[in-house]
Amino acid sequence: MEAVEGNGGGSGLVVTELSHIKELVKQLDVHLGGSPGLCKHLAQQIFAVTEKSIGIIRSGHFNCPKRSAAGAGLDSPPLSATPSPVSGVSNTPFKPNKKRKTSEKGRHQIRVSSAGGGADAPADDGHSWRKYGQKDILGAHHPRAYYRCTYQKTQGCAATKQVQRADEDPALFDVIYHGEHTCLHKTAAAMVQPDGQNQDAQSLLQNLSSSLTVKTEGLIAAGTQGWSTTTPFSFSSPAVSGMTPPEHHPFSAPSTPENCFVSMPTSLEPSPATSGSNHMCFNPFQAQSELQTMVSALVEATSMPPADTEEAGFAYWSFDDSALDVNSFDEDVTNFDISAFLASDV
DNA sequence: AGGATTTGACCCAC
DNA sequence: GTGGGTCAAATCCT
Repeated sequence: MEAVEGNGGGSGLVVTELSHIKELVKQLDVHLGGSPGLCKHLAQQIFAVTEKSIGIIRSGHFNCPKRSAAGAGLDSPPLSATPSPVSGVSNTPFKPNKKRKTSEKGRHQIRVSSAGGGADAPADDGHSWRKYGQKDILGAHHPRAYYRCTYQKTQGCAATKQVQRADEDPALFDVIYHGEHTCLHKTAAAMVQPDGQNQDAQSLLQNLSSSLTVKTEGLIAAGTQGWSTTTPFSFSSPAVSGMTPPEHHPFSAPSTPENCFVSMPTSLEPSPATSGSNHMCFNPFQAQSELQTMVSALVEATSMPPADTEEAGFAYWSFDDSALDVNSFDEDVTNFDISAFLASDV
């Protein structure tokens, strides 16, 4: 999507981003006409939360006072001026200048765990990628791999991504996405869907989920504090969850409704990890993660056999007005673990 | 055999 | 000239 280029526009970018989310959810809501009520309900919830987030930003809460410089982990760039973190180790200011500026737009960077993705690759993100290059990067301990969408030729999908193992923690990968998927390929989750119902919703949700990818480019100036070298921001698309072994994968798919569980930090309220501090701090990364999680849950829900969802009643989600908590009634569940922003320094 | 990956060469922004 | 990104032939895998 059209991320505002440049750094200074951190909040503006988030507003833009969230506005887009809002639009997508609107569409989703329309598409879900004949789908399980839960999906619709969740879509409405996401919509409400998105609006709330935008409201918070606009009301001036969008600024976190300080941050621990530990963020160097994900090459969190200096807050000051320039977007453009690329490779990871530097503490020195990055210039916004990189080769091939053409793809600066629509750039998303996330850190993913290797869990569920094998030792040499991060967890599957739900898209089909074809590796087209690998390069040793100056100053980095690990080479950077270049991927493009498998459907680039057949569908003209221009999405690419770069994957590089984090220097400080080989179990983590920095993934930079360029461009958006325009391909219409079926996700794994969609393919395992028994009756093909909700495929429109699935598609929309995938789009939405993709849109919610944590974007550091341009947000860096405002939100990088959230990153730290130790933040295991584990993420993988639920789109493939149905085919992924559920065990311990951070986003592993709950195979049954009983296993549905999402735990997340709450960006819209004081972080429990920050004792004492009670003032609100909106962390755009965190909010996006939360929204992403919610959408993931929604995608998960739509990929479940209707019978199961009906049986279970699907009362797993509780959305608090003040907190974006999504809870499970089951205590022993697979945990959707997003811990990246727990230590958000408020 | 066809598709995916590897890898050295090339291109291009600085 | 340097280094990141891409190309494309060679190789590997299924």
